Amino acid sequence: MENRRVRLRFAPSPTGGLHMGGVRTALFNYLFAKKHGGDFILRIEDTDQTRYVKGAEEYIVKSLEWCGIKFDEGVHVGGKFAPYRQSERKELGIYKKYADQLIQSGHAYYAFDTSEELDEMRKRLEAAKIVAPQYNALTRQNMRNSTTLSEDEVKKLMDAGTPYVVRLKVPRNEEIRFHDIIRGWVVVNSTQVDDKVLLKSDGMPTYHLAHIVDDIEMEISHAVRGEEWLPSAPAHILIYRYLGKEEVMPKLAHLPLILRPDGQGKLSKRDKSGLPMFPIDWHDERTGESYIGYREHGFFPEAFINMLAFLGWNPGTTQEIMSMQELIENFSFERVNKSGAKFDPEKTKWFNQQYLRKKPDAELALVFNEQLKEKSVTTDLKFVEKVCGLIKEKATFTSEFWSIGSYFFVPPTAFDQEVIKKRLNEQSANFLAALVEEFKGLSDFSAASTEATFKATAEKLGLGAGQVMQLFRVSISGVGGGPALFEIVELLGKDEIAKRLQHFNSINKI
RNA sequence: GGCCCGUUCGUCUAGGGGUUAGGACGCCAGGUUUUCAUCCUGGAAACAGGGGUUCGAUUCCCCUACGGGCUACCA
Repeated sequence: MENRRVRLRFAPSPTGGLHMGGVRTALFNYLFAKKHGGDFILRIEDTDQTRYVKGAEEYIVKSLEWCGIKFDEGVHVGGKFAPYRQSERKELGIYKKYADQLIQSGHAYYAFDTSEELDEMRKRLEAAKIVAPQYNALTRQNMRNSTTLSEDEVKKLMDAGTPYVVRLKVPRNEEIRFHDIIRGWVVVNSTQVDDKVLLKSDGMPTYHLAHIVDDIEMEISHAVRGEEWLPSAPAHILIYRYLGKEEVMPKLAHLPLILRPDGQGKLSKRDKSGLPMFPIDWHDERTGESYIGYREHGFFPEAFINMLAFLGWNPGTTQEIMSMQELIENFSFERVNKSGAKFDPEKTKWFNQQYLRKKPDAELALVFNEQLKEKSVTTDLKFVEKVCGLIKEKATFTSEFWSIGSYFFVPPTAFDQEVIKKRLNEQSANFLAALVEEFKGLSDFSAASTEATFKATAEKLGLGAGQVMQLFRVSISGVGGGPALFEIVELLGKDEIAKRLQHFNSINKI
């Protein structure tokens, strides 16, 4: 069994939008699978039809696609173990087959208790101050199930069509040991494990049975999931054992959780930090709620993934910016932390900034151009590219481009009053008027040439360049800060600069 | 409540029986820049507490505290 093919699956439930915690689980699965040249599978665990949310499955597929996480097999790409949707697999009867096997071997039983009876049992136990009320080796003796009822009674109930579930018969006081790749050996006494429902009364398997059956059938080698599954892992070990499949049981790895920035529990769907919790826009048809995604917020998928990878994992070096390929090459569960990691919005922004700076201007121009189209600005893509080259150092997101550099495309309508108040006087007004004339005579309107002319003109009027530099900036851009001034001048060109200067001078007469 | 998992700067983390406990984000200061940003330099900032074990524990063990998870015919 040691040398079998590495096959990992990501198995979400379509009960809502896939949030970033789920994306990270998918990512770690993917990284490990690819690192070892194995397969990565997308399986949809839709065994709870009451919580099914329309559009969730499509959302999961689209989200992971945006993230650059690719599947070798799955609900959307097919594969030799199809179908990959549990509701469809149920029709094949495979879950019932395994459940029957457990009943036959005496490791599972039928239970006929109604939800009222179960409630009553819990209340009784709570009243008696008995630990956590659970259906187990002790309490099952007082319930209506095939361990307490006679064979005839069971048959009669079944024939009458009485609803029933199949429960795992967990032994009392037995030590269950299992190895977790991230946490090492975990030991739990079976007394702490309840008789989990395997098959629900509607015939659907629960997660506990379904994922095990499918992992066996799909020859999964490693089951990597969130820490919230750790408490039920002992029950899963028992199921594999009773099925006689311990040999092919996937190696387990329980990932630490991503915690809220304020440290109060698991990440929720909304967060005060202002950063999205979902990879791409998510609209829940059932609740009518909408959530913005990282994509729409202006994040690059590479940055989002890079950030996520470093939440609970590190390569052991000081390198923090890594491509998907580098993440794959460096990934290992040994370097995954045991403790939960608080999501850090600031660092997340920093990752995007790093990627933004590395992006070729031509690529950014394509993104920016889309924004410009929405503003009804049509312009030359080459020009947009040059603008991107100037403003990208000042941005964290491409979504900020317009607010940072709109003046490259439309003349400013408002001017920084503080600068005007401080710098506009008779002298500087005269200077700007003179500058208009000096610029008119220039044949070379390059940054170097205009800067030289600017300085010479200032000197002629007995002014230091620094005294009028910012006023000039405001006159052509409206704002007091920005990229290198004469780069802007060169890019806007002689005519545009003249127009803007004249306009500014006309409305700011001294 | 019970069970399970965890605990290094505010945050993400490296390290590991003897270290000036390292890096990154953020923050602060200085420099560069006409300006904001970038960039460069520097700074403040951590081994939860108590017991052991040991010549020596932040590192190993135990307890406590704190944090998180689970405790459904949900996943």
